[in-house]
Amino acid sequence: MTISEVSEKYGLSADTLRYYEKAGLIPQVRRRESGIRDYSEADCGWVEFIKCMRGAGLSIETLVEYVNLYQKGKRTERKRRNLLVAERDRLKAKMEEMAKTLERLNYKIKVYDTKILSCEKDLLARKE
Amino acid sequence: MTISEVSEKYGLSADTLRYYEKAGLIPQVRRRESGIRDYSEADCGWVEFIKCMRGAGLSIETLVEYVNLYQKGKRTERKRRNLLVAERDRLKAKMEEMAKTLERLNYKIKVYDTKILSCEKDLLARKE
DNA sequence: GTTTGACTTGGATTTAACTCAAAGTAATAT
DNA sequence: ATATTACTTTGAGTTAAATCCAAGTCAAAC
Repeated sequence: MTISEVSEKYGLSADTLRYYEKAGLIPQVRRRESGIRDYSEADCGWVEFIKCMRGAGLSIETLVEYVNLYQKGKRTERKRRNLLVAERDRLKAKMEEMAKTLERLNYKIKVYDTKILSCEKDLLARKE
Repeated sequence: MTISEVSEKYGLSADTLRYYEKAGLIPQVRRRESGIRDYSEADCGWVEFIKCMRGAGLSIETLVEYVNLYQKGKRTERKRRNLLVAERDRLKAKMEEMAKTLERLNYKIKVYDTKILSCEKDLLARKE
């Protein structure tokens, strides 16, 4: 797959894909003799994984570390696991914070709805 | 309350508090004759509200708009309500995305745990 | 066979949200 | 009274994460 196909498929610009690769967010993609990137299934898997993790707010720095460990082989499994656990916990905490804010927003909206409703009632009453 | 007290109370730097005020994220704080900010209860309420909303990822731009509407009075209630609904929906969507990623992380961790466990078993077996 | 379009690299620019620095004034502690 | 601390303003610098640009190469369509 060419970079533009991958870009299309995952909704990431070619610039971003090259940037991710250069930064070490995904392993080096193999090239044709001409030097053009040819994304394998595995490469696409990485792109998708990284897109997903970035979408949840994991930092590039952290993900680079994960990929680094991955490339060092089986010896690093425990470290990788621990890195994921730490990120999982951070994500969970963030979601809990957001859940509280969501509730707060819902409450505020309800208050506004009552306010607006009572205001409309007033207007109607005045019409009679 | 002085700026440093508010800073302490909410864990936002004095710089950030001044920045928020200047940017219109919170209404103008009243000053003493000397020109020093003197945060009222209401001001603190705003600071806390903004901190909470920023923590959930609402943009400064959006919050500035909300505060602007608020300062224009009752006439803007419906607009404020609609703004909050839009942000609530965005937040909800974000949380759903994050929930999926959380599940994915949990699954990956589980896979690592099995891998690591089976590796340890191997080592033990070899000892005998 | 030349024009078009996709690709390459490396470096510069952008954006959001702070964060810091410089230069100066005012209040407080000793 | 003087030294320290907290505050003021304006404007510059920082950070993360892209995103864009320039200059150039290559393959393919017409």
